[in-house]
Amino acid sequence: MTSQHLSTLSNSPIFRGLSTDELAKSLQEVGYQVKHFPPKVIVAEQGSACNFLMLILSGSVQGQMIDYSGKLIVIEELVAPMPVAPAFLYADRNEFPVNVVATSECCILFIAKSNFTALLQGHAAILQNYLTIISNRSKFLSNKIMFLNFKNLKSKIAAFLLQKQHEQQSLQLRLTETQQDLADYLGVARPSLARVLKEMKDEQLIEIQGKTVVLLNLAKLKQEAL
Amino acid sequence: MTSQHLSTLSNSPIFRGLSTDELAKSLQEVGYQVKHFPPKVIVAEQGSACNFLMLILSGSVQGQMIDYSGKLIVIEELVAPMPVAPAFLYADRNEFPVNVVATSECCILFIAKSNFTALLQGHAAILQNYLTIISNRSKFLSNKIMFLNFKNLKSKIAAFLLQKQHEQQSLQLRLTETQQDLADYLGVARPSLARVLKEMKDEQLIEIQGKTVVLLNLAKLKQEAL
DNA sequence: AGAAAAATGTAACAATTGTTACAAATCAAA
DNA sequence: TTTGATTTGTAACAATTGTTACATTTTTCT
Repeated sequence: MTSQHLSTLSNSPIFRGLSTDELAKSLQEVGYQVKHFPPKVIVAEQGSACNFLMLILSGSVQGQMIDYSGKLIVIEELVAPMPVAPAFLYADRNEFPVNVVATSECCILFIAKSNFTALLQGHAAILQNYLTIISNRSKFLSNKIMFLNFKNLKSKIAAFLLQKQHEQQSLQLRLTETQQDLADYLGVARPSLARVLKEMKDEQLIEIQGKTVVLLNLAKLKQEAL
Repeated sequence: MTSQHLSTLSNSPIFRGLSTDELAKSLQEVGYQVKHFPPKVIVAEQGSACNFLMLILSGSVQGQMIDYSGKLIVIEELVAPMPVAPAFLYADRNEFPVNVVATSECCILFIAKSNFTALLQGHAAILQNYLTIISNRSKFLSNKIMFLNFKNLKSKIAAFLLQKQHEQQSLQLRLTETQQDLADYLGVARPSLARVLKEMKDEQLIEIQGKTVVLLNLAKLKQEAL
């Protein structure tokens, strides 16, 4: 393991708070492998058992899904120092949900599941970090599902804006995502999102100026977000 | 802690594989509290910090959400010996996403987060169990989102059936859920589900007899599940 | 600043899904 | 087995969202 890789690893959310020395020592104790992949190579196959924690040391990989008709769907792009599918390592049927494919020259650290379990037991900080990572993901997902369950697009948007308002503590919201991103997140087509945003503007619920949204009528917005 | 409660606990997924003796000893070491709630009392308030692992020893609780218009939404019903919101204990903003309300006379075990972390470190089996629980939940949620992202109801149904087929390894599927349950899971109205099921029947994709579904044309089904 | 690319606004029409209502079938308990 | 409750099938119509296409605006890069 190069010192470059070590410093990358210490920036990984899993090892946050550990010095590179502690990290190197822990990794030595527990055992690991570093593998190298050229671009376009399959790192892990959809459906195969997921018995290693995989951490990207350099380069990037993609989660790809080939649907039944053969069309390629990119689920997510992962770059160093992110862990690959940490929420699947300990699941009951721990198969990879996607093909993991190298999108550039990359190095990946493999730690066997049982060894990683030992690492978690020996290091409170790593345990906390790992639990936090998969818990956050779970929270993100259930949040997303909450949005998807709203009955129509206006409610989804209202709920989304109210959540932003809660986070930013202001009636004047600065959005970071494009309409396309937001449409994807809410599970609708982009023109549909634009149309309903316009409706809400016409109803004086909100005001839009570029990426700034001003909430004009909180009470009505809350009514919408049933 | 009564022996009744201990035996309930040993059936909890968190403590699976531990004898009641080991369990009692571990709990003594780590410290806990048992609290008793009459029906309709709020056990934990939406938005309040979630710093305890809560395990239902007897009775039942509901996750309830009060939306902005004041309407009550029941998210889930939990009975002994289930843990309450295990995926939120370690999340960064670890607030309860819902009101937890006693639906019957109930006893709940509280273990402080830091003490529970110690328990996880000391007991490999409990650690494994806990990781598996929250990982499974994560997997369940991302699976659900996958379905919700299909572009129309026919694709969702096709994907659902193909998943069942993969699980049951048979073209003749035995469904356990009612149409209403399935409609909720897929995020559509029940008559819409029935309508599309009929369409698929008319197209000779499937055959339905009560709760049994026979897949007549796997290739076409896979085509649908884009 | 100017050009190219990306993002947004909007419209017409198609497709899908929701709503409501009621009948028929199935299931569960007495 | 019969009754009552739940689940399922179906239809008409309303509402919502998707699709496509193009103009316009904003951003990004040189």
